[in-house]
Amino acid sequence: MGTLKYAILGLLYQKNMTGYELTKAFASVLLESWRAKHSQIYPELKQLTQAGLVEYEIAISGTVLEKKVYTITETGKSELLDWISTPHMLAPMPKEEFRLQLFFSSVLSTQQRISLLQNQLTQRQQRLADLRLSGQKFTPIPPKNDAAFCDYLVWLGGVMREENACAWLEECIRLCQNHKPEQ
Amino acid sequence: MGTLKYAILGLLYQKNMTGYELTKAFASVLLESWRAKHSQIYPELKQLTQAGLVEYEIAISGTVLEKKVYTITETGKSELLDWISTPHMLAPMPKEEFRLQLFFSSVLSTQQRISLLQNQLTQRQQRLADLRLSGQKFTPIPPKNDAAFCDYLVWLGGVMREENACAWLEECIRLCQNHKPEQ
DNA sequence: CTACTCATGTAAATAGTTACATGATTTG
DNA sequence: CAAATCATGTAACTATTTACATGAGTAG
Repeated sequence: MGTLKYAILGLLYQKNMTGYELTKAFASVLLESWRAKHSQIYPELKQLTQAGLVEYEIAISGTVLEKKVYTITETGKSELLDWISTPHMLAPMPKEEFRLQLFFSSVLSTQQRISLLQNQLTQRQQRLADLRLSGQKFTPIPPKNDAAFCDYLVWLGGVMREENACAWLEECIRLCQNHKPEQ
Repeated sequence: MGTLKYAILGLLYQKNMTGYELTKAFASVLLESWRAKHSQIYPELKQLTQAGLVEYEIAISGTVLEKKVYTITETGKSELLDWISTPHMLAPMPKEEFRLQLFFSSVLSTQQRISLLQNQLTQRQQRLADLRLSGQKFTPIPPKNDAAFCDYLVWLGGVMREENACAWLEECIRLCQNHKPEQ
């Protein structure tokens, strides 16, 4: 797909950054959208530089340590804007280990299945709590001309997704319990 | 993660199958849980055979065409049951190209952003309709001792996820439209 | 006899994770 | 001065996708 490319270009469009800062950005602002480790980011930056979509200049931290501060070029901006304004195909259903496990769980006892569901629910609830905490910065909701408005929409999607996942797990547990014990 | 391995073992636990039939199963019953192409399945079957988790025998279709019908071994069953009964870590947030696009869409006009959201909504609604259609077999809801009960839970999760995705997109569109045009 | 489905593989490329490797700077 | 963080890379491996390659069986 080449999505990593646009994730990096998009971040550099907002602000000049080093590879290290980009890595941090993936782990914070892009947590809801895309992930990448530094071992993927540094080689990608090299390629983007060769392709002329980004440039860098060397800055010095302290007295010796060099860092490369990357800037998006005009060509880079143009490719990015093209990508942002084009509608894309819906991603295929996300792979989920737990759904697979549940799908095969007819070999387990109802008690074991409920225990798996309960474990998953606890993990989801924790994630939801973390997400809600990270969204406190959105009070009040940013106005729609503000750049933070888009951040808010993405954050809202994450919260809604996790709430829905919890609701599904609760419903599964309820069905496992209530749904007449024996014919 | 090695999830593909358990997906295959789980399917073979339910029924002996060829690589071709496994491929079809990924595209139908496992659509909501995991995906794999035949080019990944055939090599994996080779490895599983070498590891002694599955076996096959040759069957003949028509007069010449050979097919390999795979069976899960006792070792395979034991590994599968271990995996099914162990709780696993929640998968990291799913990567979604559209969320990334929306995140960066502050460079677009409100009209352009709404148009992207609308496009995504249409695709989601289509997927939801397809899913609902594929779930007609679950009327009435299978009893919880039935093997189909787990299928139903997974299907329900898919429907709820897509409904929620639609609700989020509708809310985004609403916010883009209503949320005071100018300060 | 043509088109579609059944059937099984390999090759090449891209994407992504984990581990290896190194060294400077800052904070307590 | 020790530990955490800043900073940049490569190597090896695993996972996944797309394309290449072939041929039999079936239904209209």
